Amino acid sequence: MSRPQTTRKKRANGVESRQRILDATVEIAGERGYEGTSIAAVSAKCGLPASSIYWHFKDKDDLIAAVIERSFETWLAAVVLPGEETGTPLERITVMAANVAKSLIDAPDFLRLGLMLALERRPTEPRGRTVFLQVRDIATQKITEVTGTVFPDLDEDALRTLATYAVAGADGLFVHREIHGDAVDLVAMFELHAQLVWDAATRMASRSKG
Amino acid sequence: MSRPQTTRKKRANGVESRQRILDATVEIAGERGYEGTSIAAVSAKCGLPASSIYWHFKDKDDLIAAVIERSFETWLAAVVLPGEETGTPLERITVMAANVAKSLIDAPDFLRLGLMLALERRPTEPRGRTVFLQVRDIATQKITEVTGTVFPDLDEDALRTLATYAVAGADGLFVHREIHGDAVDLVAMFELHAQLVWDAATRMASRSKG
DNA sequence: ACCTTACCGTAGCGATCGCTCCAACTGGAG
DNA sequence: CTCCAGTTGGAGCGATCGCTACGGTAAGGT
Repeated sequence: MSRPQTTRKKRANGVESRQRILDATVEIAGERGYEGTSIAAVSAKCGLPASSIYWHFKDKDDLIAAVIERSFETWLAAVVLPGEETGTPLERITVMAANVAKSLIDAPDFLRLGLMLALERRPTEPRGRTVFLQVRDIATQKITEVTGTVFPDLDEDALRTLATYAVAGADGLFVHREIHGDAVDLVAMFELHAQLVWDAATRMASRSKG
Repeated sequence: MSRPQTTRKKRANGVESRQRILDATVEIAGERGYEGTSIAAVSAKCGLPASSIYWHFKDKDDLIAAVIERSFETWLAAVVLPGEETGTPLERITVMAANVAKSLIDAPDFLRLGLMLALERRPTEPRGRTVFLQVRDIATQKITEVTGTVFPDLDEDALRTLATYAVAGADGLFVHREIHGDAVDLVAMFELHAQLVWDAATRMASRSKG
């Protein structure tokens, strides 16, 4: 029964070290931004030498991109998409918005780091920024499609406007909470946001139908 | 008639140099963030040596704070607040939103740099961040008051929620334009935003009145 | 036993960082 | 003219930057 199952786990703590490095990086990058994230600081925080960081990651840009990717996966896992819906479409959308709000409270790193990178416009774009914008565009597209099934009378243009507005509002509310901290009831604000986007959609639909 | 009025103006190009330094800094800070804004880069862009920068500004933190302050004044000047209103309150609010959108297109530096600083959470907060958050809170308070005059039935809590939502939406839409560039019709999005906030306010008012 | 693979530790490279020192220069006041 | 305040120029400080070279160690495969 001596399985080689333990083979790669006991072998060396490479996997754990990688996580430690990413943990330290996400913390420092969240405090100081892209340029402010120095390898020395990451090294000090995770207890591993710089050479170990460069063994696990090609360079600083690769490290930041890896942080973005991992924090995206963490956030994705935190979003509980409601299954087998009951209730009106508005209720479902509101529940969905509340879930997104909760996930952003539990796993804020992805959006925080992403927005920090997105606002910068350096000549040579960091890979992390590219990853963030791609993921974001996919999410917006998804929202567009879902909205299209709920409001089949809306044309592509209106759907895109609504999705853009929905995402932008989420960003702004998230920023507000990042600034003002736990005092902000993000879930309530997201529910209000869902309600308003719903209103806009219904108004647009009734107008386009005539 | 040899007025001493010209005394300090002609004297030396200190004032112009200060502007040159600020111009260069706002450009670099917008590209690379707080840490990424190196004195050497600013020096190279404005053509003045580092010592001149340190003659005009105490240190790097002071320089960034000055940039925030000046870009705020520039933005304030770009916001054309409509005088002597005609039309319904909704029309007035919509025009105001459109004006804010235009001002953000013409003078985006304040909000862009401010948001970049706001998202960072370094142990010792940069002065520029403090300035930004103060100005922002004042603006939110102003919106709260104005909304209170238009909707006297709303309580303080509802007013604050509305103002917060209004500002957050503006932030999010601005970020969206920063990411996607001129293709985004910011004015149209702001007009939609004004409409939706208005809807929310009227609904809240009618509910609170009974 | 030996080689390979995976990973950590030390030392340090050249470049750049924020910032300072100090010698010019310049124009107005005396 | 001299003198001084305002402003620029250049040289360079110690610290830190991103990153690399290289040797050591420990476990797995054979």
